[in-house]
Amino acid sequence: MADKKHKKADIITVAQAARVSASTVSRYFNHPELLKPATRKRIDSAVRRTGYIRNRAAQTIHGIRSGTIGVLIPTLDHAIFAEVVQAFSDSVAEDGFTILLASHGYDLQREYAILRKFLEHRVDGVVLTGLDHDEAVFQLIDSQKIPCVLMWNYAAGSRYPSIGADNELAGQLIAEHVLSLGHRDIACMFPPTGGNDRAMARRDIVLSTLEKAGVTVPPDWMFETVYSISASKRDVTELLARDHRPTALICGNDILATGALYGAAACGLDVPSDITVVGIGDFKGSSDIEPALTTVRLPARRIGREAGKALVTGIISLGEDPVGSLHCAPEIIVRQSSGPVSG
Amino acid sequence: MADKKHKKADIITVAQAARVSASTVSRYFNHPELLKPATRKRIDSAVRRTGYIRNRAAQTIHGIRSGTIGVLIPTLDHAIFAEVVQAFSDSVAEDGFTILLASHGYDLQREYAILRKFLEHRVDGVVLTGLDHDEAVFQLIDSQKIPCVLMWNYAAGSRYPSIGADNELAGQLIAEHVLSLGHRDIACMFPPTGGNDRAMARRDIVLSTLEKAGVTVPPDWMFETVYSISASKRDVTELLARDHRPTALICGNDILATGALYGAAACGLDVPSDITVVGIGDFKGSSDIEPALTTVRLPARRIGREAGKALVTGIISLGEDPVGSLHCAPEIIVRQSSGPVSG
DNA sequence: AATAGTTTTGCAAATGTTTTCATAAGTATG
DNA sequence: CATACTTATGAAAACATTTGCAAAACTATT
Repeated sequence: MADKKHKKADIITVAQAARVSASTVSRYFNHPELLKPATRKRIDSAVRRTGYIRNRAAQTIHGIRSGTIGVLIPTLDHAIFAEVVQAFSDSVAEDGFTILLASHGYDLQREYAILRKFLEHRVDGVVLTGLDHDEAVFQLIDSQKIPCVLMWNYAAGSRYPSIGADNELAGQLIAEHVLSLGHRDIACMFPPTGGNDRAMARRDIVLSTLEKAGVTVPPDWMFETVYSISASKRDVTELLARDHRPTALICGNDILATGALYGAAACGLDVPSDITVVGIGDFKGSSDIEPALTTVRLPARRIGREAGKALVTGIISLGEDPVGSLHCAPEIIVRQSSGPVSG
Repeated sequence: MADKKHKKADIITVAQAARVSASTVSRYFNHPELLKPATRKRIDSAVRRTGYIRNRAAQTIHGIRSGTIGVLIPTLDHAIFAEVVQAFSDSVAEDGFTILLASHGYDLQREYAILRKFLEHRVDGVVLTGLDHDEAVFQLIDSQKIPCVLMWNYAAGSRYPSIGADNELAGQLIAEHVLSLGHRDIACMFPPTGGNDRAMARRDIVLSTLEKAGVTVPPDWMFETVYSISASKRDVTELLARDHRPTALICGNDILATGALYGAAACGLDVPSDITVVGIGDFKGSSDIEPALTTVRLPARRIGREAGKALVTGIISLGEDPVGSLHCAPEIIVRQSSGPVSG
C-alpha cells in the first residue's frame, strides 16, 4: 500500500499528495475538527498512500510532550520488579505514553547517568525505584522541573511523592507474626544491603522489632545472602546442619524463603513443625509451594498501576495539583510454612 | 550548582554564557577535537553553570540516530521474558542505546499499534518476540527500512534475522528424553496456543515426536493450562486423582512443570518413581526445586545479549553487512524429576 | 614583515513540525 | 446582492539543533 519513495515521507510530502498546505496536514492530526470533511478525507488518503508516520521528535522540540516516561529500576531479574513495571507500563499506555526502561543494577552512579540520558530524550516524567537516591539525582530532577514519583516504597516525608508499600511495616508485621507464635530462637537471612534501601529498612525493622520483644539474633544466625534460590538453599542447609538450630527463620524476601524451604526439605526437616520459615513479598509461586509460604504481601501490580496513574496525572496537569504519595498497605498472609514453636 | 533560569537552558544559553556561537557549542559535543582546548574549557564551565542537557529530539530531526531501540514483547510477567529483556537492555546500553519497551499481551492488533508508536519516536531499530507476526507489521518495518531482529525463537528462513532457540528442537529433545526412559503413557500440558507461535510449535513437535514412536496422547490427557503455577497444580491434582494415571507428564514450560511437581507432592506421589515430570525453559528456580526439574535449557540471557549485539551492529553499519540469524541451541538438562518407567 | 597554510570559529541554511496571524471562501442577514 | 460573520486554509515564524561554507585567527616559512 505504501508508495515507498526514496526518502521517507514527511508532512510536506503528504501535503503535496493531498494538494493542501503542510499546516493543514498538521491540523488533520492535532485539531481534525477544524477541517472540512472533504479535506480530511483527501488527507486521509494521502497519508495512507505515502505511508507517512508522524515524527514525534519534530513535535517535541516545540515543547510538546514527548509521550515517553523514563522508568529506572534496579533490575528486571527480580520477578517482582518485572511485575511492577508491567503494571506501570500497562497503566500509562492507556494514556498513550511509552516507557523508556533502564536498570542500574544498584549502582547509584549509573542511576545518575541513566537519568541524564532520559532527560536528553525529554521524557515527560520519571519513575525511580525506592526512596533513597543520590542527592545529585534529586537535584537534576528538580532543575528540570519534571514530574517524578518514587515507586515501590512508601514513606510519609519522601523527597518526591512515593507510591508503594511501607517496608518497615512489612518487616514489623512478619517479625510480630513470628514472635506471636512463641519463637525466640530466630535466624535472619537478608540480601546484601549495599545501595538497597528497601532491603536495609526491612532488615533493620525486623531486628528492632525482635529486640523490643527481648529477642537478639546472634551474629552467626544473621545471613547476608544474594538474591538467589540456590544461594539461600546452600546457606540454609549449612545452618540446619549445626548443633544448635533456630526454631524460626525470617527471610528478607520470598526468593530467599523459597530457597530456605528447599534447604529444609533437603535436610529432611519438616516445615513448620521443625522450623518456621517466612518471607516478604508474596511472589508469584509463594502460595503454591509446599508448604505454602507465610509472607507479607507487597501489592506489586497495584503499586505499578497507581504509580502510573499518579505520574500521568502529574504530567497532564503539570504543576496544578501536585501528586500525592499513596500507601499501598502490606498485608500479612499466613499460610502453612509458619507454626507455633514446638517444645 | 545549576543556575536554574526561568526557561530551561538551550544551546544558545550555553553559547552566550561561554561567549561563543551556538555552532561551537554543538561542536563541543559532536566533534570536540575541532575546538581549541581553551574554548573547550570555557564551554565546559558554561554547560555546568547553566545545567544544560542536550536535546536529542532536536538532533533526531537532522536524521541523526535517536539512540533508542523499540522492544516489543508479549509480557514481562513471564520471568523468562524479563530475563531476555534485561540481557538485551544491558547489551545495547553498552553502545549508548536506551530501550523503549512495550508489551502486547499476545494481541496482534496491539502489536501493530505499538510498532507505529515506536516508529513515531524514530527508534533506530526494533526487536520483536517470536517469529510469527501480522503481515502488516512486517510491511511497516519494510517500508521504514529500519533494522529488525526477531528474538527468542530461531528458524532458518525467518522473515527477519532470528536470534534464539529452535523451539521445535526443544520440544523434540524433551519428548525423546521421556521416550528414552521407556514411558508410553504420557500426558501433556501446554499453555493456550492462541497467538503464541512458540507454545504452538513446542506442542506440535512434542506430539509428533511421540507419535513417530507410536505413542498417542489420549485427549483427556491433553491439558491446555494457563501460565500459572496454581492452575497447573490444580489440573495435575485432578489428573492424578483419576484411576488410570500416566507414567510421565510433559509440560510446555517450567512454570507448568513446577505446578505439576507441587500437585504431585500434594497427592502424595513421588517424583520420579510414581511419575516423571519434565518442563521446557530451565527457569531460575528449576534447578533448586525438590526434586530438581529435568528440562530443556533455553539460553535466555545469551539470546538477549546476542540479539542486542546483532541489532546494534545492524544499526551502526546500516545496510552494509546485513545481520544474520543465530541459533542459540537448546540443551537437555537431566535432573531428578525424570526417571525410567517403573513397572 | 609579508605570504601561505592551517586551525578555529561564526553565519546561515536546513531539519520536520506546530502555531499565530492573515486571508480566502462560505453562509446567513438585511 | 451587498454586508457582516463564521469557517477553512495558507504563509511564515518559531522550535533546538547540526553542518557546509566562508571568514577570521593563528603558525610557520621565507
